[in-house]
Amino acid sequence: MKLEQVREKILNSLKNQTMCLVVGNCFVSYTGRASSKLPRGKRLLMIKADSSVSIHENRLVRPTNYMTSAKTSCELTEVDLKKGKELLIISKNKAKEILEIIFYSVDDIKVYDLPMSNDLRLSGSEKELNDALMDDLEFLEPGLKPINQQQVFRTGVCDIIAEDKDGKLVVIELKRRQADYGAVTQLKRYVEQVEKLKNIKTRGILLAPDIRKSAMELLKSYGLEYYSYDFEVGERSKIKGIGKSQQKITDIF
Amino acid sequence: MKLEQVREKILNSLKNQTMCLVVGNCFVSYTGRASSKLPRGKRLLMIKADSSVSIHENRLVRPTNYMTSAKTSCELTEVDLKKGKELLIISKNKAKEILEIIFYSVDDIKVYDLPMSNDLRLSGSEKELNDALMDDLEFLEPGLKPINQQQVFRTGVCDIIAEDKDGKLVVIELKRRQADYGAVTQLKRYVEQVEKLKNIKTRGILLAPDIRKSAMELLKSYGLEYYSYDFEVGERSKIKGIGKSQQKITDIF
DNA sequence: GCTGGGAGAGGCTTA
DNA sequence: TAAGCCTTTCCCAGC
Repeated sequence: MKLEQVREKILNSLKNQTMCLVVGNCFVSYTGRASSKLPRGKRLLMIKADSSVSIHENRLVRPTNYMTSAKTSCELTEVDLKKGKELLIISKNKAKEILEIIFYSVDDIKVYDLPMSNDLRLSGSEKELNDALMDDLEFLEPGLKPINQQQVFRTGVCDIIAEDKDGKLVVIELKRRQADYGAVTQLKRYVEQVEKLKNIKTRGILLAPDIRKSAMELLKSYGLEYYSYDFEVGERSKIKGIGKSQQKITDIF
Repeated sequence: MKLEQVREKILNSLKNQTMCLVVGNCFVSYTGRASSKLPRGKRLLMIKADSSVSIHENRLVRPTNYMTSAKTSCELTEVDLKKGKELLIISKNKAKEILEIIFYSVDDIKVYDLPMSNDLRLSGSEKELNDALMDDLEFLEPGLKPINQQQVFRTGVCDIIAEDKDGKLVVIELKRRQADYGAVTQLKRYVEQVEKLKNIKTRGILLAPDIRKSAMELLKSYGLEYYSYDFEVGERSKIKGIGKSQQKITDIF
């Protein structure tokens, strides 16, 4: 396939905001946060309507090379024939990252008119579980009353602040998957933040489906608490059961 | 395009380990770690030789839906015509995640014979910088002698352990980008690990191009140290300059 | 623009 | 298999 033709099609695709797929023998070079070279080989280039670029090999979900558009909007600054027999494509972004693709030959180029939609409806996110929990904190521990959700601290956003039956403040950090060191230290930070702010001893509860063993040890050493819980994914996610510490109680209801 | 034809091509592509691209009107449903629905719409389906699956909309580098093959190898368990006018594709993996794709119509299907290669050569990774630093620790601080690299602890892998001019143990954690809370708590863990093991007071140095302000405060509160450094990405990444604390010294050489 | 943090994180390495 | 962690993480929300 003629590279000049390919060039025209890419430029047109950019103008029309269609998705453009190019398969061919290429070399890719990236410089930015790191630098990389992808030696000559047959790959798939994908250019989307937002000018994001991906180069895919025939394995793994993630592209080997790419230029994202979300944070530092990127732009194709060059689509040009060099020496009459190389198609040079350059993408740059505001962070001064540069992606260079050289096509030596192109097997196929396809342009598809796909909408720039963004219509995935996901459920089972942490926010959703958070809301479900907020609706019924008693479920977690009798006498627990919600005070605040998504309280913004200087050091992050605290999931839930509550008050227990003895009037003690309780900071709750919810995780939708196995809790790791990060979850524990995060909770620790928030508890300290609250204690400093209110100048009063505060409890910290980590709520997660599971916790890594060493994270559990760290948590204990910090004097924090852990509850496990089960949840069901579906239209609206539901918290099913809560168990103290390592004991997991399923289907309390 | 006839769905029966599409079905045949997909099955053939799977057998031949070629990359298969399908563009058409589809509905996608996912259940696993979370659950999601992607309403009817025109999208690109990509099936790779390792059976990984991605559904791409016309924006962003990341696919809206996918099934990864790396950790929990996935498999296309079904590619079938339903009611004669729907093409149902189901992918499952060992983690019991399920991705269902229903095509109502297909605009185009393409099969490309790409190698399953994995030949990206990346430089500027943390490991590389680590090696560069290990080669000349004096660079960081006069009298600093390397003892161990990638020392494995129960709680993680410590980048570098060294001994300073006073014979004191020094744990070094290197980051290739702005250090955050995680970096600080990580270093803290390793220092504590060493102190416990050797029963001797140990220094901890965080080395990063930059550090977030609150991470810096946390670091100080832990009595740890921070050095900034610059590096150059290229064929072989090079550490260019080191500055104590917030002061950044560039191009010492 | 910076910061913090979630994500169906992905994917790799070592125990 | 599980844990730990690096990633050009990507991407978004809040300030």
